[in-house]
Amino acid sequence: MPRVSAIRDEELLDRLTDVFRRHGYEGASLTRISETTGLKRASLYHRFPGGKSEMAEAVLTRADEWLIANALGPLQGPGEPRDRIRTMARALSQFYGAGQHSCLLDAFSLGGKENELQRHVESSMRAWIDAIAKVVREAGVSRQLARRRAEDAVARIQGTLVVSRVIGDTAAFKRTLRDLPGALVDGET
Amino acid sequence: MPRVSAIRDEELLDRLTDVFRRHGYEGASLTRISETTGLKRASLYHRFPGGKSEMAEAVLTRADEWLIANALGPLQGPGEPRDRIRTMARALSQFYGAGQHSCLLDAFSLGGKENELQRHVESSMRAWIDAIAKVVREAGVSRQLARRRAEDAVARIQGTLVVSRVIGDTAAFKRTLRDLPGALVDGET
DNA sequence: GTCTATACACCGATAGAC
DNA sequence: GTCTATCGGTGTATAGAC
Repeated sequence: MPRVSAIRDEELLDRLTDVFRRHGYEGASLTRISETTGLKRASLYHRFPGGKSEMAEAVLTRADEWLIANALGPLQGPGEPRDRIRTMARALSQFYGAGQHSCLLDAFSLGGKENELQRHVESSMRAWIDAIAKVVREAGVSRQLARRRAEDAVARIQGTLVVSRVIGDTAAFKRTLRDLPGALVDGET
Repeated sequence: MPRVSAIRDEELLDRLTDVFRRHGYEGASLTRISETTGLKRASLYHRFPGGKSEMAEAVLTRADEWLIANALGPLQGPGEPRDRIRTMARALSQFYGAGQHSCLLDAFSLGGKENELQRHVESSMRAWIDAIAKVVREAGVSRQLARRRAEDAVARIQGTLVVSRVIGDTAAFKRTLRDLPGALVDGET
């Protein structure tokens, strides 16, 4: 049964995302990717002629799209700022497997400095921070303070994901998401 | 002038630390390490017969020792809890180059799961959290809450380091260190 | 203690059959 | 669209001269 896709695009990207999150860019060898996806090297190159870097770009782009649709979009939608933040928190919990997954922005940001992927990572994180800052401003917070709280919120999420990965306990991550609306709107921890 | 050390142990470990922080374990190739340290492969194996894994262990062990001497030790010393936390914050600022360096615990925690290095990383982070929780308890905070604040503090440091690396702005990291005494003792952000 | 030279596995990537 | 087979390059690691 060749001639047909052995694996659907969505499923393939899911597996790729998993490998990159677990091992980072350099640690995600084509051997590992091949084993995880069930596709041989040549088949991977058929889908991604640009090789590993194209796979990483595709994974990050899809993550961007998912987040915009499910987290950042609703953040700018109707409703109380606090409720919109709660919606984002729920989406983030799903996205990060309740704290069990690493963040691609962390995994991809080690190593290189001047390449395309790093720039993509930076722009994704900036978009994320900006989107949060915007809704915080709508809650009546000054531009400067909103920006600070947004940066801190993203940092806490990143940090609790690192802690979860290292000590194998997702409690801090869950706490952070639960407290997110209060921390952003009222400045409470 | 062979027969003598081309580079002192301390300097060598400094360079190794730098490479591992920048590139993570898998990204730190012997070629890069060789270029950074100025030692050829064979010379590196003379100093570290166990190869790259031994280099990583040595780097992490030395980081542990530095932190215990300069940050975690003073945390259990004399003085007001708040002042001791300030001392730790100063040491951490130095350790992380005011937010410009990545954390080894983050860099080493991607990839493997069941190996020696991962266990070392986990025990280092647990020791760090425990040391902070202890001083917070001394400030009159319940065991459970102290533990939570300690986890959150470490997470914020990790997270702001990630954010600093990605967007190239260390402001959030510096803010976190400045606010650390208040956050841990009073629960203020 | 450092070096050059080398071994061999694995890396990312490609050619061409089906 | 997937596969087997293979390429040149780089990876970690070692032998042996000085």
